[in-house]
Amino acid sequence: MESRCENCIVRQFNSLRAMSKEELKKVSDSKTTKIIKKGQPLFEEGDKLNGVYCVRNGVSKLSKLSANGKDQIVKLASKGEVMGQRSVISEEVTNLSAIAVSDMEVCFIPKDSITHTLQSNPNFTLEVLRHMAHDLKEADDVIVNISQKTVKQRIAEAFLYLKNNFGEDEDGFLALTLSREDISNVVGTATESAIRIISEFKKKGVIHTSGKKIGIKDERKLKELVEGF
Amino acid sequence: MESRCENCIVRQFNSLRAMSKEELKKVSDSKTTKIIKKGQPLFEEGDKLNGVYCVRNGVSKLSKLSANGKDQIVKLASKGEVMGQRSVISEEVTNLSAIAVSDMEVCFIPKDSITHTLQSNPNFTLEVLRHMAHDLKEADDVIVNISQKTVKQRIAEAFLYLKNNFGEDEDGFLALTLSREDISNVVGTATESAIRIISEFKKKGVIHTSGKKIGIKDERKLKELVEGF
DNA sequence: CTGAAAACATGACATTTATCAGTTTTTAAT
DNA sequence: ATTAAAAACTGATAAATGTCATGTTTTCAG
Repeated sequence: MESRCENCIVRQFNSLRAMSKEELKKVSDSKTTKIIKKGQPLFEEGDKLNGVYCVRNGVSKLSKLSANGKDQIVKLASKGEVMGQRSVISEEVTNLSAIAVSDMEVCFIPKDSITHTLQSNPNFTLEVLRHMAHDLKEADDVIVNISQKTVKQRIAEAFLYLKNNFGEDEDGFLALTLSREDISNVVGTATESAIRIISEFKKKGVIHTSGKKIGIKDERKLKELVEGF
Repeated sequence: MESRCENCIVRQFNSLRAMSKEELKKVSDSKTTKIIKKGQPLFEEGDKLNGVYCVRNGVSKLSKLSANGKDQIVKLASKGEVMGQRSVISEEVTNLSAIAVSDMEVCFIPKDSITHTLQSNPNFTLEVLRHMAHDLKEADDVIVNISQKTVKQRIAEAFLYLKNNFGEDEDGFLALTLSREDISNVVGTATESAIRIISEFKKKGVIHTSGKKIGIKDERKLKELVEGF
C-alpha cells in the first residue's frame, strides 16, 4: 500500500501540493491511514477535531442535524478532498458530521503538522484559502437552488451532479449509490417526496432503477427538468 | 474625514489588522473612499473585481439572481466587513451582486495591494482564511435553515438577526429597515408570503410596524416562533 | 436458506407556500 | 399640496410539499 504523502496522487487535487518537501515529510511521518466502512462516522457534529481527514478512496457525506431531527447533507467529499479543515482553522468544534456513504480509505493528519505550515508558508495558506473560497461559492449556489427551485428540479440536478462528479458503472448506473433518504437529505425534502419524484422520473423514462441503483436514461430530458419543464 | 487606514477603527473588525505597518501604508495610499447611496450597486454578479470593498458605514446586501428572476440575499455586510475578497482570491468574476440597503461609505482597495500581502504575509492570509471559514459555517447554517424551517420560522429568525446585528433605534424599531421584498429575499420566499406573515405577527402582538419600519414587541414569543410554536 | 429489520413505495389527506388579481397606502418628485 | 409611481397589503385559488398510514421489496445476519 502506498504510504508516503510525497508520492500520493491524491495530493495533486488538494492544498497539500503547495507544501514544501520538508513540510510534506513531516505530514507524512505523522499521518495515520484508516479504513472506514460504509455507514461509519469519521466525526460527528460537535466533535473537537485534532486534525484533518484526506480522502484517498470512497465518499463521505458532510451533514448537519436540524432542529426537527432531519439531516441536511451539505457536501459530498471524495478522493483528494480534505475534511475538517474549517474546524481546525477556526479552532472550534466542527459544525458538521462526516459519515461514509461508501467504504473509504482516509488519511488522518494531526493538526500540528498543518497549523505550523499555515502560519509560515503563505503559498499553502493561500491554496487552502482558494479551496475554501470555492466551497463558499458552491454553498451560495446551494442556497439559491434550495430556496428558488422546486424539489423536482433539485432532484434532477442532483442526478446530473452525481453523474458528473462520480461517474457511471459499466451497466450505466450512477457509480455512487445513495439511499433514497440520503438523496432527500441532499436536496432538502421529505424522503417520501423524493421517492415519489424518482418514481415519476422512472415512469417518464428519464431514469431507470434497479434496487437502489439509479441510471440516467435521458440526460437531455433531465436537463430540461432542471430548468423547470 | 478620517482617511488613513492606520487609524481607521473599522480595521479592528477585519483581516487588515494582521497587516504590517508598511503593508497597511501601501493599502492606505492606494485606496479610494466612495459614497454609495441607498439602492445603488457597488458591483454586480459577473463583474470582474479589481479590488475589495471595506465597509466604513451603512449596509449592503449581497445577492444572487436565480433562474426565475428572483434575488436571493446571501449575506448582509456592514461596518468592518470586506466584500469581494472571494472573487479577488479565486481570480474569477464575482458570483454575487452588492447593493446598498442604506447610504454607505466604503473604501475601495485595489487588488494589487492585497494580493502581494496574501502571498507574503501568512498571518494576513490566515486571518482572511479564518474569516472565510466563518462565512462558510454561516452559509451551512443558512442551507439547513432554508431547507428545514418554515417561512414563518425563518422570518421570526430574520427579525432576531436584524436586532442582534444592527440594533434598534430610539423608538424601538429595528435600526436596519429592509423593504418587504428584501425581507422575502433574505428568507427565500414570495414577497406576498412574507407580507402575510408580517401581518400575522403584528396581529399576534409580537411586532409592531410603522410604514416599513418594524419593531420587536415580544422577543420571547418571537424566539418561540423560531422554534416552531 | 430464512426471517426480521430496514428501506422502498404508494395512497389519502393536511398543510404550506406560490400565484394572480386586485385595493390601499406610502413615497417622492414637481 | 398634488399626483404618479412604487410599495404594501388582502383575498381567492392553485400548486407544491409534508405527514401519516400501510403494504411491499430488499437486505443481511444467523
